[in-house]
Amino acid sequence: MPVARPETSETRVIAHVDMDCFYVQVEQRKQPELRGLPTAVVQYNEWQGGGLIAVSYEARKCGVKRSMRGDEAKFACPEIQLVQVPVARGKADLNLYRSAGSEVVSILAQSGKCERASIDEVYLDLTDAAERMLADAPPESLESMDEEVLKSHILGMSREDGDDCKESVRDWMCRRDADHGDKLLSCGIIIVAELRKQVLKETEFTCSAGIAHNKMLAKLASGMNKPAQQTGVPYSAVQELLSSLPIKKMKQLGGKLGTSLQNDLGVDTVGDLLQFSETKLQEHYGINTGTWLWNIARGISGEEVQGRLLPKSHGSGKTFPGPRALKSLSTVQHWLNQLSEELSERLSSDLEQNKRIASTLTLHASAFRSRDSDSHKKFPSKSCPLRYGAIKIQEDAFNLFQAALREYIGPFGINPQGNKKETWRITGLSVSASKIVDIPSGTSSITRYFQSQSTAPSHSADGCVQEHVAMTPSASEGCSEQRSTETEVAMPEEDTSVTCTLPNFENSYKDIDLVSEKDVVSCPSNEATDIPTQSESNKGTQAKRIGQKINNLKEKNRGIPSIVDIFKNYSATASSKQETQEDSTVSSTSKRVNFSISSHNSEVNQEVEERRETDWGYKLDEIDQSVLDELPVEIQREVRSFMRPNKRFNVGKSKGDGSASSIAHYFQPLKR
DNA sequence: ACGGATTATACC
DNA sequence: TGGTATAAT
Repeated sequence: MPVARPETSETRVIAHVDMDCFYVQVEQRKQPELRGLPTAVVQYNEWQGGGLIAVSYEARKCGVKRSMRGDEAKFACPEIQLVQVPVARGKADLNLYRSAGSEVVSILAQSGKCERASIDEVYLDLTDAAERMLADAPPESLESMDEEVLKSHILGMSREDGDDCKESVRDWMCRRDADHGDKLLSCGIIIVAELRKQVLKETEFTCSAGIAHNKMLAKLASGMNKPAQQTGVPYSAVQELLSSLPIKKMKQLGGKLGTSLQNDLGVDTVGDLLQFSETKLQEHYGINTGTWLWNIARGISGEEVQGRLLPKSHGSGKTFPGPRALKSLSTVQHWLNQLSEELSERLSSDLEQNKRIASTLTLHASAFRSRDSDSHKKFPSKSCPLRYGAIKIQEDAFNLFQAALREYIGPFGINPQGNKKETWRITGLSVSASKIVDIPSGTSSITRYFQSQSTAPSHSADGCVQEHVAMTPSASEGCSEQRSTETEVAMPEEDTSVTCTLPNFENSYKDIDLVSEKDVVSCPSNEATDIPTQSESNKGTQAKRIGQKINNLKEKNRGIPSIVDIFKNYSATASSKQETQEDSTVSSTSKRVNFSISSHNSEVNQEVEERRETDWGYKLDEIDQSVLDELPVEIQREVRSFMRPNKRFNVGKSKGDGSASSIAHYFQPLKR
């Protein structure tokens, strides 16, 4: 799984910044009276007091652990404060933590290349900033050194304990005979201390950090002294550090691969890996993983910090464990509607805040079958082009689910006699949006277009009339066909149309019978958590509609792409990516840390831009005319205006292969 | 089939 | 490509 990356010749300074029990801190900022108290954040769950997803350090002292239940936590630490994760649409809502994470990123991103590694972690490439500091104001030239810097831990440094450790830190950092790597590292340590102070000041969050020469070591170090501390890793300390490090502690080795190393090769520490030749490791784990292992044993990892501040996908999911497993199509639909709504909302935010659009919708589910023999078959994932608008996402998600369900159940359908109960149970559902690309910021009409697609649900709920749009001809047909039945069922709220349409992706409508009538129309009463989504009258109508041949969703989903597809063909990168790096999610109100950091800001960003240009490789001239014709005229003109000159773009003197090189140029204002 | 919701990435 | 598997938090 891991892939080998040769270490770059140049010495880098990489930091990994990790927020301390992040969700707890977010809640404590909201309720300051919780500060200093043993606190944990629990996920909404009646069962056993909920599951802990974050635990404060005070609570950890009492022996409270993540992956305890709320009840256990109270037992271990009676005075613990349990805060519930917000709930929206019947599921955990993490938006509060997402935006808190963005606050942090926007501060950390100022110092150099920054990668959002998770909601509460970032990697920074501080090489340039450190290099600049070393040239302009090296540590030994500083008259005073910040307290936060002096509190740093530096691996391999004599005995850090007692009070003179601050002195030794200063000495180490200012020592004249240090090699270039150590000097750069010292600068990194100073920069990170400053950044962490700034994060604390502007967000009230503490974090821990590791500073090293690559991501792997930085990550390792950030976890070594928590909370609210930082750790530096000089080259000279690497061997000793790794020699005794349990193999499973290493990133990527916490799972099966690590287990295999232990069991099959008798490797217990990273140091143990050194005994094996590169070819030996390759024999066992393949060329890529083999070399990767050989490298990490030596502290070598050339993995670059991706200049990415925003997530590459959005997902919304929920599990339905044990007895809560969903057994009817209508409850599945209910939950898919909830999940789709949340996803749609987040896509809208992403569009307006970041000017990005997603182009693929994917449905994942997990299931089991009790009655049948092979009760453990994987429920397949399905995806289709993503159409903006909550209703559309709901429809598409449900259709994807049904397609997957048929596959899951098997080509033999189930119960030809219709006597057996359905055997499937859904234990998890999730919808996600991926292939997210930037749209040019100058084209406001496009933004407006998508916003109109995603808002005003009641307005667009009356199905077919929905705007001019990216609807394919075949889809429109299907729509009008539905229309007659649809209007009579029209319910005020959600779930009007899609409920019982069983689009047949395979064009064989025998498949429709796969699901018994009972399952479609009713919510069994023994399913406590099942929420009735339809009225009685609705159910009757549904039943009648079962077996009807309805629209052909296969065409709808697979046929001519929606407007989003236009953008998958354009190089996402260049100009708009640059923006992402700079103003991304949050207002960049924060000031720069110091001159040496900010002075290199633009250069760093430029690097990012150049590198990213090759990330995506879409070709603009592959857009089908028929796709354009589907669009509102306003948009057609706009899109064509920046397509036309592009027919011959591959002649510039830009570097690289130039295939997608300066497409950005064509996305400039171009007013007419 | 209880650690849940999310994200990323490599592989085929 | 889409779908699967693995891993991390």
